[in-house]
Amino acid sequence: MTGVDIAFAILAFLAAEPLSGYDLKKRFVESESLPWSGNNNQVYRALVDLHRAGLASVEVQNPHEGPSRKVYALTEAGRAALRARIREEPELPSYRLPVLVHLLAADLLPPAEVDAMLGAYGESLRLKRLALEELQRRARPPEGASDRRNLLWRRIAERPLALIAAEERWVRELRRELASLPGGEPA
Amino acid sequence: MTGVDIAFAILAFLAAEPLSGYDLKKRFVESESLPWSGNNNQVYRALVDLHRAGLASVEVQNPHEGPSRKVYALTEAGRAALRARIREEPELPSYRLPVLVHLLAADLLPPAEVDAMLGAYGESLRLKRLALEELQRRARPPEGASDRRNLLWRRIAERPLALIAAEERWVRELRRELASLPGGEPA
DNA sequence: CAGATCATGTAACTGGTTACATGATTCA
DNA sequence: TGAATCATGTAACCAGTTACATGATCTG
Repeated sequence: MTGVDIAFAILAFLAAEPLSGYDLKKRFVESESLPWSGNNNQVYRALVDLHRAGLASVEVQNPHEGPSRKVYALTEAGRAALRARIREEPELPSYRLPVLVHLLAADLLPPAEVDAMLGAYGESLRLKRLALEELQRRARPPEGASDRRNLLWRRIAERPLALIAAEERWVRELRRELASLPGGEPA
Repeated sequence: MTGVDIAFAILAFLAAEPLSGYDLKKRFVESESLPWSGNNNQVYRALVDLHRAGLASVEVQNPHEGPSRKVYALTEAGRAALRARIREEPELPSYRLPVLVHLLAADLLPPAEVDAMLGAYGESLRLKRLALEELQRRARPPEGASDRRNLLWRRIAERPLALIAAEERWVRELRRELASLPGGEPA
């Protein structure tokens, strides 16, 4: 249980409330902050493993009618494992910035084309940010939570947003600098 | 050739000068901006593939004495492929922030322990930033390059540094906020 | 002569992705 | 009745990691 594995994240979600694989999957899909796509393979396998390890209990709901839901909850062992894990020092962040690879040899292209590429990139960032802002606006914090918990959830949700906004600013600045170079293009 | 593959990055490096697998590996290891560790398996396999695809040529140096060096250079086809690739819109960035997973259920721990975890994290960030700054200080831009190229390389190198510095500020701010909460710990 | 660095490669594994497969329920 | 959503799972694949394996050269 080293590295940032999805099991850790699942334990953290289960600490708030019992959830099914499907619920968890949605949480991963909808969250930008967490580095997992929420694909079935991963989530369902992790839940089976967590159960086998005694960190989560299962209760099957509606076994006769409707799609059966397997609702997982933290066991005491699970809660203890989670606490220990949180206490550990987090790994350092890593940033995957494909745009930097494009810039690596960008002087092979005429300035106008580089500017167009960056322009498209900036626009995509903007759209993504807007979508994220919308998503965050309609997501309400878990009810009945403490101030501390609310603060934490807010900060978690807004973190990727801040990073995308920073990336947008960086792109704007870079385009401006490139344009101001002798031979930098106006339009 | 979709997604951010290492082959793209290798082509970009080869655009500047012919390089061996060993040279390329070093570039990946030393660069924080690029999301590859530079492990042998990847680099050497990618070079073989690039060669097979006709995008890079090989010249074996010192075939009789000393360790043999296979120096790869861009072919015209390689240069064209690279240009096309750069023109494409870059993928959006993705951020891997393990600390957020720790915060997800951080209210399971007493405030002092959360603060200690964040403190250790902040310190690691600081050390990493210092190491990076040092690395950047001793790295000089490729000689004889254009203003445009120099600007680009500078911006690429300083990008991860800026992100780490931002993460440090974020941690400081979060700790301050948590401490100011009723029950937030002083020491 | 020992240890770092140069240099190339392979093997085994892990984590993550997409796509496939199935089937019930709800709602327009 | 047909599409969207709820719900669980599997198969095939890909990218990336660590560790293994080998051997020469350079430096203290």
